Amino acid sequence: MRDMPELPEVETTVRGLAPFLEGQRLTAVTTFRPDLRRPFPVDLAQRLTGATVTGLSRRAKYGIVSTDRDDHMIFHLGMSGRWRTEGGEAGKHDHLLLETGAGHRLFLHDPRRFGSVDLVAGDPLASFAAFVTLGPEPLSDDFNAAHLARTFAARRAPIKAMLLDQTVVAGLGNIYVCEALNMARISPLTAAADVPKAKLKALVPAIKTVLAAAIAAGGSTLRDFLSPEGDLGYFAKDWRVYGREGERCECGGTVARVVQGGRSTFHCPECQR
DNA sequence: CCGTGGTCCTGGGAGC
DNA sequence: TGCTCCCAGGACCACG
Repeated sequence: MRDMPELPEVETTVRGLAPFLEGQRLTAVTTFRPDLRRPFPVDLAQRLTGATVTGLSRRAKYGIVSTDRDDHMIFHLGMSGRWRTEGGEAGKHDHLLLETGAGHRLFLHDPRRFGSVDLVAGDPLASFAAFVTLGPEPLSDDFNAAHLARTFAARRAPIKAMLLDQTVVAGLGNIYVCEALNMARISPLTAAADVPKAKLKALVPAIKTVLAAAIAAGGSTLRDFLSPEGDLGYFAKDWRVYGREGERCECGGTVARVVQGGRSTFHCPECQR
């Protein structure tokens, strides 16, 4: 089971790209097709070429490359996106190339093209529509049990669906929601409003723990993550429940798979109640 | 406003 | 071996 780019993978990607891009002048920017999930900005190459990268950052599952022209390129890796840093020529699934003054060639590689690339001028937190409604970063202090209790009040949707809602908390995807709910022993099927306060209090550190552990694991294998062959054996085999239907849960129960909103949910009916 | 379900896209695995 | 079928997923949109 290959890992999907959720918050930890994007964080790892941003950290891995930084040494290649920070302070570098973009000498050429090339797109190899008109779109990913949606069109590339028509003026992407024109606005980025000749600019110097001032910094990289992340918000939710988006990576942000900022330039000295106060332009901000915002990329989303979708489900199969990654950056290739080893250079060479563009392959079938390389859709965007950034060339730097130091001679690096960085390809955005995305076979399923579920990713996206946008470009905004000025503070992206204010000017990029998708950022305006985002909930708190899960690793920040703004993400806490009080926030969850407030947000979940009177909500009848299952807690699994609520945690995937980026306006509730920004950056969680299917894998880490399943993992965190298992760690906190909460059933993914329970209506959000019905989850007891004590469980919400356990859920917050569970989410922070699974994310931090994944970032730490990603950081330790950064070279692999960014490499072409990089099948990044990468914490992908250490899931507690994700992709483990029929296997044993830590508690001795058996991991089950159910479908919620058309997506697989892995959980342990024994300890997650 | 709320909750649900369809849509996009293609690689890869299962099954015949 | 080679074909077909179906699943994986985040963000967004349309519906009731």
